[in-house]
This record gives sequence, C-alpha cells and structure tokens, in this order.
Amino acid sequence: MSIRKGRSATISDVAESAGVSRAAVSKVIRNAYGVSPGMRERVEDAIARLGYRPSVAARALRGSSYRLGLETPHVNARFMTQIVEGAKRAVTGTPYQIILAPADGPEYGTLESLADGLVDGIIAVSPLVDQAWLEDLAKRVPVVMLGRHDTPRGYDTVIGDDHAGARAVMRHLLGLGHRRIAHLTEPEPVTAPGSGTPHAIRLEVYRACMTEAGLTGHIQIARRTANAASAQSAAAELLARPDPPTAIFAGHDDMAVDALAAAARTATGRRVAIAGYDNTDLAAHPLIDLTSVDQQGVEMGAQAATMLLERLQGRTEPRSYVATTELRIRASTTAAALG
Amino acid sequence: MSIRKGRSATISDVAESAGVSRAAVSKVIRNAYGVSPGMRERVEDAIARLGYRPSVAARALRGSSYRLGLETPHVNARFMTQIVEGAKRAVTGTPYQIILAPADGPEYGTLESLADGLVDGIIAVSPLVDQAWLEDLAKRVPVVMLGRHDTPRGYDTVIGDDHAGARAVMRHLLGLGHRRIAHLTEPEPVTAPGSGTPHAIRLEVYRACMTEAGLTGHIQIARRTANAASAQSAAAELLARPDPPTAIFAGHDDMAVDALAAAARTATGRRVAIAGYDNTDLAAHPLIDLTSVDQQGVEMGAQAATMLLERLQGRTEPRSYVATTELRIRASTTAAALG
DNA sequence: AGCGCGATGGAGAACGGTCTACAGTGAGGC
DNA sequence: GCCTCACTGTAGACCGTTCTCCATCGCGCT
Repeated sequence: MSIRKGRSATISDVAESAGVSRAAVSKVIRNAYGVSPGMRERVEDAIARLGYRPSVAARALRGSSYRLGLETPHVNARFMTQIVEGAKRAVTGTPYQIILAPADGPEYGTLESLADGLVDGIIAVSPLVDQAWLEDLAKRVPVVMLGRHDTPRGYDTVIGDDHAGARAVMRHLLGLGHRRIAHLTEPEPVTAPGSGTPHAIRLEVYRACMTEAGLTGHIQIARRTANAASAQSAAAELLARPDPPTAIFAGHDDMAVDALAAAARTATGRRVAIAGYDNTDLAAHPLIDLTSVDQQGVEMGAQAATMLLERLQGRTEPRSYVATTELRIRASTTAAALG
Repeated sequence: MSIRKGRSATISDVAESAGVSRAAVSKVIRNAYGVSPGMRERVEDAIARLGYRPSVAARALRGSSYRLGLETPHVNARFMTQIVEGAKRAVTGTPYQIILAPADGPEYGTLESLADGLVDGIIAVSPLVDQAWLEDLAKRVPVVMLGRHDTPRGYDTVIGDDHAGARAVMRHLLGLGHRRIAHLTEPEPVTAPGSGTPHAIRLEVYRACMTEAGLTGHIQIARRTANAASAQSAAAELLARPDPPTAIFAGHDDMAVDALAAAARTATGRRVAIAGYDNTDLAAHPLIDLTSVDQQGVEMGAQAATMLLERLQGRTEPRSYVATTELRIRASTTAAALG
C-alpha cells in the first residue's frame, strides 16, 4: 500500500491492498474468466482507492499496448485531419487509442520507430516504401497502407478511386472548354510511373485525358519543390510561362490553395480555373470555394482503423478498401472566365 | 540466431550472434562505459546483420521510452501545426521523438493515457485541467503546459503574451474607428474568468479595452458552440443581430476564418473587419489576408520540447517561457469600409 | 611474489504486467 | 466414504531491456 513518492501504483500495490494475488488483479482488469463477484468488488475498490492504471509499457512487452499508430506525412496536412477523424471514430468504444507519429523525413524511420513495440498496429500514408520491406514490417505488426495501389501481401490497403476522381476533374475542366490545362503535383519520386501512388495515377490520368483530347502539346507539369511545403512558387512559375495555362489541376487541396494564392498574387490577379483533390474543409470556404474531389477521407480513416482491429482479431488474408469519389464543383473553376 | 518467424530480433539474439552477453550488447547500444573497440565492432556487426532494433516497450518498462507526447486538442488545429513543427525541431539530433495524442473529449483521459508509461514527458495544450491534478501528474512524468497563465508548481509553462497581443488587436481596431467591436470566442468553460486560459485573458482584455474606450454598451460576445468545430454559425448570428458589429476580434485564426466565411455568406457580403490570433499560415493567404497576432507558435513548441529535455536531464525548479507577440496587419481589417 | 588497480565483460535482479499450470474447496453422484 | 468436477485463486515463468554489482585479467609497483 505504501506507494513510493511520485510513482504510480502498480498491480502489486493493488493486489496487496485488496489482499489478493497479482494474477487475480490482472484477471479483473482484463475481464477474464474465473473471478468471483466478491473478489471483483474488492479489487475494483482497491483500484479506485489507489488510482491504479495499468502500465502500457508492461502490457506492450507481454502482449498488447492497445495503441494504434498513424503515421502522418508533413505534406497534405489538411487531408490527414479527415483520416485522423475517421480513425478516431472507428476505435471509439474499443480499448484501443490512436496515436500519431509525424514523419519528419524518411518514412522508413518513422514506421520502424512505431513498430518498435510501441503500437499494436500501424496505419501509414507512405506510398513510397519498398513493397518487400513493407511485407517484412507487416510480419511483425499489422499494417494498413493508405493510398497504395498495389496488390497487398500481408498488409491491407485503403485507397480512393484515383482513376475515377482524376478523370472527373479532367472531364470537368475540358467540358468548360479549357485546353491549356496544367497539372501541379508532388516532387518527382512520389509520382514515378508504376509506383502506385495516388499522385502517380492522377498524373497518369491527366496525361491520358490530355492525349485523348488531342492536347498533347498543351501538357504542362509543375512540381512542388521537395524542400518547400508550399506549392506557391511552382504555381507562380507556371502562370508566368509565355503560354500560361487557363486551368490547373492540383494534386491535392493544399497545393490547389497554394495555386489560388499564386494566381491572386499575379499582377493582373489572373482568373485561372483551379481544381484540387480531397475536398478538405477549407475547399467549402466561400473565399476559397475550391472545386475538389471528395474521396471520403473520414471513411477511409475509419476503414483503415477497422481493418487493423480485424487483424488484431485474427484475420490474416489481405483486404483492400476502395473509396468512391465525387467531384464537388465550386466557383474556383466555374467562375473563371476562359481566357 | 534463430529468430522466430515474424518476430524481431531481441537483444539476446544479438548477444548470441556476437558471442557476448546481453549486458554487453546493452552497453554498446547505449554508448555506455566499459566497451572495448573489438567488442563494439562485433556487436555492431551482429546488430546490422540481424536488423536489431531495441524494443521501446521494454525500454520504457525499465526506464525511458525516448518518446515525448504532445496532446493536441481538436479545435484550433492550425495553430497546433506550428507547435508540432517547433517541438519536432527541438528534438532533432536527440534520441527523442515526438508522438501526438489527439484529445477526443475530456483532456484528463488523453493525458492519463499518455502518462501510462508510454512517454518520458508530456506537452499538453489543455488549459482546463485542475491544478492539483496537474501537479500530481507532474510528479510522475515531466509536464509542460502550453497556454496556462498560472504559477507552475512541479510543471513548466509556455505561454504567449496574451495581454499584449489582445491589446494590440483592440488598439488596432479602435484606431480604425470601430466602435461596435464584437468578440468571438470559445465556449463558456474555456473562458471562465480566473481560469488562466489564453481565451479567458483575451476576453478580459477585450472587455477592458471596450470599457476604457467608453464602449461598454457595445460589448458583444459570441461563442462557438461546444459540439461544432466551426464558429461560422456563431459569427453568422452575430452579423444578423439588429445592431451588428463592424469589427470582430476572433479568439484564434480558425474562428476568424469561420467568421470570414460567415461574413462572405451574408446576403450583402458585408464587409466587416475581422482579426484573428496565432498568425497561422492561412492568414497570409491573399484570399484570406487576415490580420492576426503572431505569437511565435513554432518557437513555443520548440521551447516546450526543450524544457522537457531539460527536465529529463534533471532540472527540477519550474520554468516559464513567455513568447512575445506581434500584430500582423492585413486586409481583413484594413480593407473593410467602416459602416 | 604479492598487491592494488583500471579496464572489461558477465550474472542476475529488477521493471509491471500476462498467462499457463496447478492447488484447494465444496457440492453432487455413486 | 470416495471420486469427479466445476469453480476460484495463486505461483511463477516470461516478455526485452537496463543497471548494479561482481569476477577476471593484465600490468606496474613494491
């Protein structure tokens, strides 16, 4: 009963205080079989009296930490809020909690540090890690990858229908009569053909749509620079070209918002149609009013967490969830006069 | 050497593979005293060969997890990105990592679950927890509170100079000739007088400035509703009053951005001067162009993490860091014609 | 030769839980 | 009266580290 100063009560303290064994206390807190009502009551009293809380570290060492780790890349932060929201919703009512691990630079490091026994499962938004490496990781801890268009082996995936979403954007812009449509996207490695990232597919669809429309000559691609979070300068450079685009399809809303800024900053305050992706909450703001693709980020986050919980229940065969997309047309494309 | 399928290598595996004891391996990975160059090399070889990574859970159980927990409230998310950025920067080059714990509802739960042996220190943005409870928490694990204007005992605090910041906003708005200035703030408990929250102080300064200017009769306070993240409806209600304000001082940028939306949505698209707080990156966007108070969020986050590291080094006397503020005047206040 | 000493490596006890195997106990069936 | 059995509760190993002794060894010194 005498707890050392500044230390929390342990299961031994509770056991001593309740006059039972540690194993008995463990049974009570785990709702395990073989506990008489009388003992349950005594133990619960002792727990309340001492303010006992089980040590996550000790639990994790033996079995589960009851924490799910969500790796959040620094870019595209606004979309992540949807994912987090959904994941939190999915674990409500379960003993599990979501913790976030901000990825500084190389995703490998963040993922590994999550896997170092801290969490029972990982949701990652790191499309660039090697598949073999990922399979290896998934052998140790359940993994759900967000936005990875490959055939998952050992892990699960949650993706949006990037083909449909990107095509909807392009059809919309082409339907408005735009011909000089540019694509604003992520730095090179993220869009490498065949890498299976959402941005690679959106770029690929952009190219395909331009080609189908006979606009191969008007294909223009601008990229956010790797070290700057903002895509403003990339967009500005695009608008300053001799033959500037009349429309920009941005790879996600954060870049689209940056493009809006770049357009607003031009000397003439040029009206250029701008579309984004993810339908983040800022897109609906009347001063931004951004046409964007809703890919149900919240639902994606919830599905990802649910899949992890299923794995922890014992599922072993891989699953994939594909979120449907819907184009939200707003003033950022419709109000721009076609130059 | 034979590692069970799907499990990571343990320190024992490394020890066996290198032909040394577990203690020796531990010494090597901790850079402890008493390691010969020869042994170091053999152990490091074995570590590389097996891809060994120490278990965080086991480390945490014995001593340190090398993780610092940052509790992030769901509201005012954009300000949090600054804090996270700063905290990450401060731990760069140390063995520590930042993990984020999104607070769902009651802060007590999130903080306790962080304190359950998961992290070596806690940065919290939960001004509403009871001081005695907090002191108790701080006895078990180092705690830095962000935005808590009390005299810390046992924990540290990082705050902005809310008196100066709020006064700068009010002086600015009054200087522009506004008389009907409203304050848009957080729900009731967060602004309770004497609670020492930033929002309580900003509200208090608002009242004081209005009173000093002889505008007691024009004091109008609107609050975000507790269950809605957005302050749009609160701002809309404000603008629909019979005697609507010509200026709104919003408690932070997210609410200010909501107020901008509400103003833009009015039938007349009313021009109302709007000022925020925190100078989030969106404030500088030309389509938002929000007057706001820069309180050096990144520096606050960095200071908070640094203070934790100091505590972990052994510091025991409490410290407080007060960030200076600077008003960034933008079009959201200067472009509005005074009604 | 005997001694002290710094340098090196190891043995083994924690840390706080979980979980398996087992002991005790009282009731019921024969 | 004895055996079986369901039900409770406990003992003790184990998870993967850290860390405090402790043993050993080579070496210089008296």
